[in-house]
Parts: sequence; C-alpha cells; structure tokens
Amino acid sequence: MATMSAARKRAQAKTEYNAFLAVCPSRRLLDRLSDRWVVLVLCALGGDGTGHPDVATSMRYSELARQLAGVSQKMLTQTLRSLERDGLITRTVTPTVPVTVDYELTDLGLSLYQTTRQLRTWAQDHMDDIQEHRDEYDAAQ
Amino acid sequence: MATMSAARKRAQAKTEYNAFLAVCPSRRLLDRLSDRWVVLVLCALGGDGTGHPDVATSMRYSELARQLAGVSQKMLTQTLRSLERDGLITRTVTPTVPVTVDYELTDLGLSLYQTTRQLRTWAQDHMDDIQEHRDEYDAAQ
DNA sequence: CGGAATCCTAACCGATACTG
DNA sequence: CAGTATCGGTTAGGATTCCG
Repeated sequence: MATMSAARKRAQAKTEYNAFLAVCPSRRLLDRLSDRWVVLVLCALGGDGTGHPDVATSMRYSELARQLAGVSQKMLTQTLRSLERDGLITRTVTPTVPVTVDYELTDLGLSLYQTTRQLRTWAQDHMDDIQEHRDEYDAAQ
Repeated sequence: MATMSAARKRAQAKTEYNAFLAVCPSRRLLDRLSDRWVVLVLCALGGDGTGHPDVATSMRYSELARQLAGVSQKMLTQTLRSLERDGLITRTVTPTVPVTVDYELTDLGLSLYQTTRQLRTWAQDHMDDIQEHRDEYDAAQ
C-alpha cells in the first residue's frame, strides 16, 4: 500500500499500540497518567473545584499548590514538568519581580481532562457505596 | 431538617466529598484508583483486549496474569483483593482439583470501567502525539 | 515567587520459597 | 492453580536548604 491517508495511518497506529503489553510505549504512558498528582493537576487546570468546570483556567504555581492540598513542592514541580514535556499543559513565565508562572491546559490536555474529571467525579459520587462494601468485607473476615 | 430522602442525602454527600482535600475519603479513593494495576485489571475484566469490549467477561487468575504482562503475583493478588473489598469485582472459588478462581466486574466495577477504558484508549490513541511533544521538548533543552 | 539540589526514610514492589 | 509469607533492593517522595 503505497499511499495511506493520515486518518488511515492513525487508525492503524491505534491498533498497534496495546497498553496491556509491558513493552508498549502506551503502557508506560498509561502508567504515568495513572498517577494521583497527574489526575488532580489536570482536574484543577480543567476548572474543577472553581465552581466553573470545563472552563480551562490558567493557574499560578502557588494557586495549584494551594488547591492540591498536601502536595509537596517537589512532586508538584515534577508533575508539572512531565505534563509540559508531554504537551498536556503550557508553562508561561512573566518576568515580573518576583517572577510569575502560569500553567494552562493545551487542547491535548483538555481532551485528557474529560477523562480524569470523570475519575474524580466517580470517586466522589461512589465514596459511600465503596465504604459500605468495605465495612461489609471487613466484618466478614 | 428532620426528614431527608435517600436521594437528597446522597446529593448532599456528593457535594461534601472533595477529592482535592487531603483529608477527604474520596481523595484516598482517587489515589487508589489512580493505580496502573487497578486500571489494567478493570480494563481486562471489562473485556478490553478480547476483541469484545463492553462484554464483561469472567476471568481466571491465570488469565489475568497472562493478559497483564509484567505484573507480579503479589501485585495482582493485592490489587484483586482491594478491588473485591471495594465491591468492584467478585471472586468466585470453584472447588475443582486444583481449585479454580474467577473474577468478574460488579455493576459498580462496570461503571468505573467506563472511565478506565477511556484512559487506556486515550493513551493508545495519543501515544504518537505525546512522543512528538517529548521529542520537541527534549530537543529544546 | 517559583523553583533546584541534597539528603534521607518509608513504601512499594519484585524475587523466592512454601502451601492447600 | 491460586495463592501466602518473607526478605531485600529500588524508588517514590517528604523535609530542608539555597537561589534567580
């Protein structure tokens, strides 16, 4: 097959990646995405918790640190770097004194946010359900 | 408010849980769900990779171990136990010789699978995209 | 303010051996 | 087959200090 449309190539690539395989790049990507801080950072930048979800907001480093209660500087910076490297967020430095740094979702990041948002919502919506099952399970032991 | 319908209580509970708060139970739940093996086990039991997604299949321990390439016995067992405890999967022991153990998604697990499946699909669909951004980022350093 | 660099320990997790 | 139990290495990740 000499010529192949971009859409066709994409479709084939999809079938070639398989996250179940330990050696597949998509598996390593999935491992990175399956990270508590990645999920929470995307949710924060997606607008969760602001009262205006789905309106991608630009947030400063300190705002993120405040919203993600309990995150250390190290983990926050590390997570932000990896998300920037993967093209999921942009990092904008404004040379004020002191310096101001803003983070914002890219279109790619926004598309992933649609899923991470569901994950957070699911956890909050089914917390009671889960707790009941845990109590029941523990009582049976 | 002396009386409150179950639905009303549930609605209020939802607004009370906030996964951004370190002390919130839903935060710890989200942390547990943001785990590579949790995501992959749910995807496997949901039917991903069988060619018949969305048809929740019952799978034996050894089938799971085979499909989740690279998982150790310890992590697989540990993950399955926690999912069973949370009411996301059922564990069925058939007293053959040797014993046969089957795992299957509950309705609750199936509802979460709808999201973990998206996560896996997203990773596979955007792997090329991500890799391009990484190359670009690394080249700029 | 928004980091980088260092140190250090707690946990995760794999490997191995053993069991019903 | 489907685990459990134990040990040990690796690493995630927190606390602290310093910097542009």
